[in-house]
Amino acid sequence: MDVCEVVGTHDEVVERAKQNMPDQDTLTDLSELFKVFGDSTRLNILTALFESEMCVCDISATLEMSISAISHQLRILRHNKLVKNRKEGKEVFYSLADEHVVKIIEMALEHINE
Amino acid sequence: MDVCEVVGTHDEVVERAKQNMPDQDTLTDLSELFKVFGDSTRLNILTALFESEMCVCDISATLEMSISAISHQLRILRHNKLVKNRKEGKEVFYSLADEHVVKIIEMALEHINE
DNA sequence: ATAATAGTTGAACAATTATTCAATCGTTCA
DNA sequence: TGAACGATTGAATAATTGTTCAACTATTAT
Repeated sequence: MDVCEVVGTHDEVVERAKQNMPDQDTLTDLSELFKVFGDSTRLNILTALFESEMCVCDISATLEMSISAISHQLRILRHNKLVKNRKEGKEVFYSLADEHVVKIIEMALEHINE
Repeated sequence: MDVCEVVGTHDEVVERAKQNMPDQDTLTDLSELFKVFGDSTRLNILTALFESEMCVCDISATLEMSISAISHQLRILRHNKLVKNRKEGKEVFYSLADEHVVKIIEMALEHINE
């Protein structure tokens, strides 16, 4: 009767979707993570760190933005465990926290360049 | 002199980062894409579609949200080519547009569950 | 034709958020 | 000790955005 036999009645489709979806807490966490990637400044910071660790003022110089603005965004990246930092004298060096960071960005880049 | 020989002077670090980063247009597109994933409702819709295509009212029933709210978000997903749609009588069926959608979400899920 | 159903759309409101500015903290050097 | 530098932080402003509500389109059935 249906075009595709996998699809059932409305109730069945709804029930099946509900049962197989990740729980709400996971989806909330997931959307929070994507939200962090979803800002141009933060993506700039992350891709700048692809090459090597950098101190705040170098990131600031690279993106041509104020140190304050960068620091605010670094705080968000730190709290979401996407970057880690290391203090050396007056300078604080930031670097990527995780291999996943690179992979997620590269995967999305593939989607863009299709 | 430096702790890590890969890292150079400030100017060198900044110059190298600038040269190796993706261009601004790409990063803007990329952040726009992540922004789309960075909303709980849209992620709910996408993961609901993991199972099978669904019409708008079934998505609405699954997420227990108004048809209007769902439709607004589907429009955004459509414009960003994350879902495609198919009209059948009065109903409009939506499905995932791309394998990448699943991969990006699964990659991020890995990051969460570490 | 009329009614009913499925979905889309625009305006409005509320909430979130990125950047700026000023003040502050911690470290180094004179 | 004090000045200078790198960085963090809180408050304020401006801009973006998700949901609701109401109006509207399109398709089907009576």
